[in-house]
Amino acid sequence: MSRWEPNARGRLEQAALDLYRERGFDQTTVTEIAERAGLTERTFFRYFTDKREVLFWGQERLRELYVRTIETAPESTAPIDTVVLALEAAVPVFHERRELARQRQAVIDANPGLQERELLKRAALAAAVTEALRKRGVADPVASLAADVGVIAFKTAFARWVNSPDEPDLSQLIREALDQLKAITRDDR
Amino acid sequence: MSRWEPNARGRLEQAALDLYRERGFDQTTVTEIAERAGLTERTFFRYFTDKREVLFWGQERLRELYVRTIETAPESTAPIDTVVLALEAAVPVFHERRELARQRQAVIDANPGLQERELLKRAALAAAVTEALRKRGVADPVASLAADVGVIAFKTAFARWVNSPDEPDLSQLIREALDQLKAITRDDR
DNA sequence: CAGGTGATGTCAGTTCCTGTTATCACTATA
DNA sequence: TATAGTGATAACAGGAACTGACATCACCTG
Repeated sequence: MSRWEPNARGRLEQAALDLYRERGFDQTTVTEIAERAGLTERTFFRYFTDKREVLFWGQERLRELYVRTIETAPESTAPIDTVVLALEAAVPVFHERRELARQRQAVIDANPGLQERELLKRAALAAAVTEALRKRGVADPVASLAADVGVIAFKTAFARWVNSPDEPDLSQLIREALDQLKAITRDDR
Repeated sequence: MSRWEPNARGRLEQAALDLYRERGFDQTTVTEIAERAGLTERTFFRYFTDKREVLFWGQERLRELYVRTIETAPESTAPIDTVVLALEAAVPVFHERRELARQRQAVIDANPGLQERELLKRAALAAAVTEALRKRGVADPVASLAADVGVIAFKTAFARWVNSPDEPDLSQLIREALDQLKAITRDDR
């Protein structure tokens, strides 16, 4: 038998999510999270830089997927379509864990501090996408604008997807959001 | 002579900005800020909810200006153009204090925690704009998408404006960013 | 089997932030 | 003009988030 139970990080993540849901983020202490995971406060801070980060650790995986998808997209693809390709490549990640996504989002929506962190993570993803586009030779203002537009489309689609009673296709919603966005920016008054 | 020096809030703002610039945000303690302003740590927290907020207090003014401008815009104006009207109405606010904006932005750019707060404030502005559009009868996904597009255009323009050696017109830059954004979302591959 | 390694625990300390109560100049009113 | 507010501030105590330093101890490696 090993000295330590395996998967300390996972246990901490689970304990944190559970507690945040049970009594709210502010009313949960890091010591409590660690205790429930059978660990120490100090150990929590070895795995996560702060109390919020525990809900956002998965974003790293997403970033890699986005960047890889953009790198391998056909050369001729337009910037905005490259971004959409990346967003769609990540859709299964969400479909696989819809319930988890729902719970997590409910916690975030209930706390401004967590919303801040979510926005920062989103911005980091946009920056990674921008950088990946630049490497494909997309010029500078275009690259970041395309990334930002993609983020908006995803955000809009995700907000609808995560709380619908039925289970719509996230890709579909992304495309719809993008179409509406295109309609808005068109000069037809 | 009055018991207290006037403009406690302003003194705290100034002291905070100075110290954040001198030694960085993390290396500055709230007690130090208060001392420099001739006040107490406790008093700092009466004026500002937290250590970051001191840099963002002005946003409230901006929000009001945006909302008012949208409320008084001609009925026939398209959503995206209504948003641009609001953004342009606020341009003088920035032109008036370019140096302050520059210093403030440099501090924010050097600290992730401050970037989080900036993103949250930006999201709050977008939400206010969305709400103002809804009150004009703009349907739901369109209102928030138009607000978000406006925010992106402004962000892009501001980033260029705040650090250019010459003094370009912010309105001009906003329109340019929006034009590029329109080009990106157009279906011409 | 000695010594290194890595995950964890222990402990002490700083800073952010909050609640509570006390001052005290100024103001309104009797 | 005495008195009772009122509002901005100070003083103090305390909780919780985080950090640094060092100890422990199962496991691995030669």
